[in-house]
Amino acid sequence: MVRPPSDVTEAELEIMRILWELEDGTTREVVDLLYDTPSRSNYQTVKKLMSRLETKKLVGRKKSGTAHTFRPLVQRSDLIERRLSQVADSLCDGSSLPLLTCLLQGKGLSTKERKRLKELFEELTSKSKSKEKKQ
Amino acid sequence: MVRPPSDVTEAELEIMRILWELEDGTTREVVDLLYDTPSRSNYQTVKKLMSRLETKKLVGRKKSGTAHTFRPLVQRSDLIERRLSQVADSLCDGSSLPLLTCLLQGKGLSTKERKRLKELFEELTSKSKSKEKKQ
DNA sequence: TTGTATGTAAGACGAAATGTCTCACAATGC
DNA sequence: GCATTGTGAGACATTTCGTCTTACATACAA
Repeated sequence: MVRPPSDVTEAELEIMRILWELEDGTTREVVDLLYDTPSRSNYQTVKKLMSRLETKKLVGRKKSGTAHTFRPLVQRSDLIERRLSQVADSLCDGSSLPLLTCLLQGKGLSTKERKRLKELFEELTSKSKSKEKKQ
Repeated sequence: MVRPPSDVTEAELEIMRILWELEDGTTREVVDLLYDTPSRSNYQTVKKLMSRLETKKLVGRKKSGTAHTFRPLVQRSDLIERRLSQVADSLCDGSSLPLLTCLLQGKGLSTKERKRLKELFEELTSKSKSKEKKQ
């Protein structure tokens, strides 16, 4: 049994967060946002992390002059989805219903969020109803 | 920056699954369920994992004669909750609403599950409403 | 009492993950 | 020419994690 690599590590995620914000960016831009006083080795570190993200197909690379520009290939929601299905797989035989009940029962939601959720719910039920009619 | 240890590893989880099933059990019982032909070193492996689970306060230990009996200190739902809030923290600034929308929009749910979920939601909203009245 | 089996504790071990940094080299611009 | 800044490749230390070894205690049958 081997330890499975995490899809995205925390350091990698920090870079993703910046790229999501910027839409795309060079290593230089990311480094400058990430460190107060960027050094040569900081730069190398970020570059390595970008490379690893590329290997994982989480960012894409494009040459722009001498430097390279990176852009996210997955969105935040994609990663959320990925992680949620990992949780479902390892703790609920793949079903996501237990996750939902857990989230609904938990105290993590504000009243405002509950309201928003109710709207979302209505939306989905009406959508599935209209779908039923069509069929 | 250091790599954070995962709350429960896959091997540890296998043991948790067995203990949840048994409610409690000795190392021997767990080993016998986990391996077809348990060996001395298998036993040691499981014992080590049990110890680590104890350190993480995920199982409790009680001497029963010469051997020790272990029982889960957390339920499956506790671990689900824990993982979900990790996801929320690392990808959604701690909010769990994005997780919910992701799960609701995803294709992971059958029509039957959707119905069940709606009931659950109604139940919870009516409960929180009656709570509001009381206050 | 002498094995034999089975329990315990403590910790060594190797493979892999991960964040960091070094090295060598190419291109750019003054 | 040379300082700056980009690149790729890979070394490195630390930690995790699953596994296994060693040493010792206890129960029990022969």
